[in-house]
Amino acid sequence: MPKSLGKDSTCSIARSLEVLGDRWTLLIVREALIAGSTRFQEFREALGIAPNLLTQRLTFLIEEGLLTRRTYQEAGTRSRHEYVLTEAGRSLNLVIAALSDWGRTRRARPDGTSPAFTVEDSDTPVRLAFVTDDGDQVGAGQLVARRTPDRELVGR
Amino acid sequence: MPKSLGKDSTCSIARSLEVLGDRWTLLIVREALIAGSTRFQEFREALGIAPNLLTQRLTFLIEEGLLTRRTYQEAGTRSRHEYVLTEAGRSLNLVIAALSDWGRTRRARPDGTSPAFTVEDSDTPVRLAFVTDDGDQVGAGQLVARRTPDRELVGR
DNA sequence: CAGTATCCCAAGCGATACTG
DNA sequence: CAGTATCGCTTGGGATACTG
Repeated sequence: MPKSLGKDSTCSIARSLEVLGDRWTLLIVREALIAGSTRFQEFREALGIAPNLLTQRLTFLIEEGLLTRRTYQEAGTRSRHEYVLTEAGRSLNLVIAALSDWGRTRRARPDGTSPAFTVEDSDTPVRLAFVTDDGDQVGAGQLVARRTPDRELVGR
Repeated sequence: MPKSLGKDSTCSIARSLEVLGDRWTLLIVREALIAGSTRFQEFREALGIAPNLLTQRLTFLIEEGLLTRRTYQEAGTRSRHEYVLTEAGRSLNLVIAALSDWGRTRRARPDGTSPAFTVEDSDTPVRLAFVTDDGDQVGAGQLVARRTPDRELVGR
């Protein structure tokens, strides 16, 4: 593991990458978030991931609090597990949206697919943007970023 | 490499991860975007990355069109390289912002630091949000995502 | 300073066989 | 179906020595 990574990093991006920065995790989250998959086999077939790796990644995601495992029982069958995103897991929709936007525009493919986010019940399309507190959108060209202690970012 | 990954994936998220989904790339982009680093040594010291890896990653990022290498010459010194983000590289600020928001809120640390985005020249704070075309912000709770062919997402 | 070249190691992945 | 267990291998990463 890189030295600048690790859970102890003072950088919030590095800490995120510590959890999300391997080749399967975000794809599993994507599958749960966009396709609504909850079952082992659904993940397996959608991703083409080896079963041992899937077990390992699901366990990791549960440990990290992004997924919960629920046991449920359908009448007449034996009990099964389902894997459901927690609030922390669902809140990755910003990351998922950002990644898919980038891939769609910067690595476009004629036959590509991406998640389309809409408002529940109304189908109003929604997209990701930088906004001020007044609700004004800000173009990428006029943005500046500076590293700032998190305690100065309270409530944002 | 996972089978569902690769440049040929029809999933825009998977294609993004193909470029960004290793342990160093996004940290290098972060360093360029937030700290404004451009020199080999700056990246090296800020990240603690081994020089061979840095060379390898920089070369990769140039190949992928996220960075350009410029040669410049200061009076009296020999020529040097600087590594500057392209438009495609800068457009990762959405991804960077999303990752840092997640890490800051879901993996909080008392001594953490994150990029604070502001509007150029005005210092107005800016944050990431889902918005409708009317500019209304949409809370995470009322979002729905569905996988959609990219050609239906033209202009968004 | 700005890299390149080597060497070694460990983690991560893929395939596959197996179990309740 | 829903996993667990094993094995071999490849790749990515760390350390370090070296060069213009």
